[in-house]
Amino acid sequence: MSPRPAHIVIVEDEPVTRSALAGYLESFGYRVSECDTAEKAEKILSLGTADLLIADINLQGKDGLEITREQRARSEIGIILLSGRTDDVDRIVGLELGADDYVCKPFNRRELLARVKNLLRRTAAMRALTRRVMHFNGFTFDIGSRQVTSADGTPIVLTRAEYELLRVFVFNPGTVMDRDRLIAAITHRQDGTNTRTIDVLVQRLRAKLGDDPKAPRIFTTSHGEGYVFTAQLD
Amino acid sequence: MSPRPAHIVIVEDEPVTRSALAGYLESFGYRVSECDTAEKAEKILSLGTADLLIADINLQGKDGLEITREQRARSEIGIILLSGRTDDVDRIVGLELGADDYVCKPFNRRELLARVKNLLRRTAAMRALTRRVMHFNGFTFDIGSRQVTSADGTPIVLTRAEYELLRVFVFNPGTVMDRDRLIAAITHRQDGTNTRTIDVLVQRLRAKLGDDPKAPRIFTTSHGEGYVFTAQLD
DNA sequence: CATTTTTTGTAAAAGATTGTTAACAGACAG
DNA sequence: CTGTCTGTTAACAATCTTTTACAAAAAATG
Repeated sequence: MSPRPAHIVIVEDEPVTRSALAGYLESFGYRVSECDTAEKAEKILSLGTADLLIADINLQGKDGLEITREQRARSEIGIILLSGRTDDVDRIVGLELGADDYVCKPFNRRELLARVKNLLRRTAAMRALTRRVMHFNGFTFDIGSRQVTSADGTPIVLTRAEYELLRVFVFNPGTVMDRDRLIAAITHRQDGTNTRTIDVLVQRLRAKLGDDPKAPRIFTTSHGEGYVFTAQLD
Repeated sequence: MSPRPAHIVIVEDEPVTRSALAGYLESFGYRVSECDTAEKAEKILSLGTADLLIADINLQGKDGLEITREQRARSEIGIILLSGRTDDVDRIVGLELGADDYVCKPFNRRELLARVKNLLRRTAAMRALTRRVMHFNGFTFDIGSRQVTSADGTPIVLTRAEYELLRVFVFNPGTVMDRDRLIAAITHRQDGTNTRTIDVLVQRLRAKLGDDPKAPRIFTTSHGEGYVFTAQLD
């Protein structure tokens, strides 16, 4: 009755703390992604598969509070902040930005696990109910219900692979996505799938959305690199 | 915020702390019930109207931890524990019993407010999923009495397996459910039942609910993975 | 600039998965 | 005991994913 293992992203620049925490959570069956910078974390979060983010508040460059603000603006992912200091101001700001929890280092890992469990229980329901609708070039894409509607209201039926591909593109506008990454995002097989599958799927999406590869408006080919989603998102 | 104000129950035997907190939360538009014992709190909680419980961990008689255990067993209400001591053991036990948060006294009320807000946001979605009667795409599904009614009031009769399957789907909206998981949820046999049974049952549910597999709105096939409940729940 | 090489677009076929119907065995009620 | 209903399996048609092949386009080379 319970869904697949939850995906937890950890952003922490201190390697020891990070890998210890990751290993601990993995031993409880969670799927964990480790990052040392906000930028790397955002790359993973942009795929939209993560359920929970554990972020150090003190990072080089973009810090945990900034990540919190940005993520909360566009998703309902659970957020737990880690901090070296017991600073009231930091804590309150973090919580008011929408972080669900704030844990001070050194933290008890059993406590953190309990918080992770409780928060995942809460966000599971929300993830399922919140409905995210994106608009681009006149099309409406309801990510939860997997439905695409064209400008005149005509429903466009996508297959599973087409849906997954469009989903990844929509979450990564303006970014060149290489075929290996796209393959990883859409296939459910473990054996290596031919990268040309992507070309075929892009072609089918182009056909269904009326995009011409010679004058692309939605899916632009980046010769030798991959494809870019160049539609006008709003 | 929400149409009606959220209902918060406070259990705290120290009158000053209690009324200060209650007043503060009321000033932000919440409906607050004050209690000084677990018994009085339970009387209010049993009405099922409360959204959030703030409980002192040290109470005369039944304490905050016991209340947590009992409430968590029968509801998905949000729980924040208050404690006078910074005791690791108390905190971990509280969180593992299912409390969503643990705040030490003296607490900053602005921080507590942020936690209250965040938690209410999380529990709102969950309450929707724990209702006895669910509505989707015009259908009414009474989980207790196993009855489904279509938009025009026509009753739809489901067999046992169909009911069990629909129940699993409704509780896991937007999640791809593989056939093994679905089989486990509906069959009571030990031996491996053919997973194709799921396909037949999904097809029968589709027929009864008027869903077209070529343009699915309720049960969407995820090729190679399973099925997803993509109806619009409300 | 012409030619070669690499990469991409497209179509079609192969392989795998799902939709649908029908049939059967066991449970259940009368 | 009989007939109906339900869960399950099996078979075949339909659809989807992936591979393959070749034409077209882009980049690299001389």
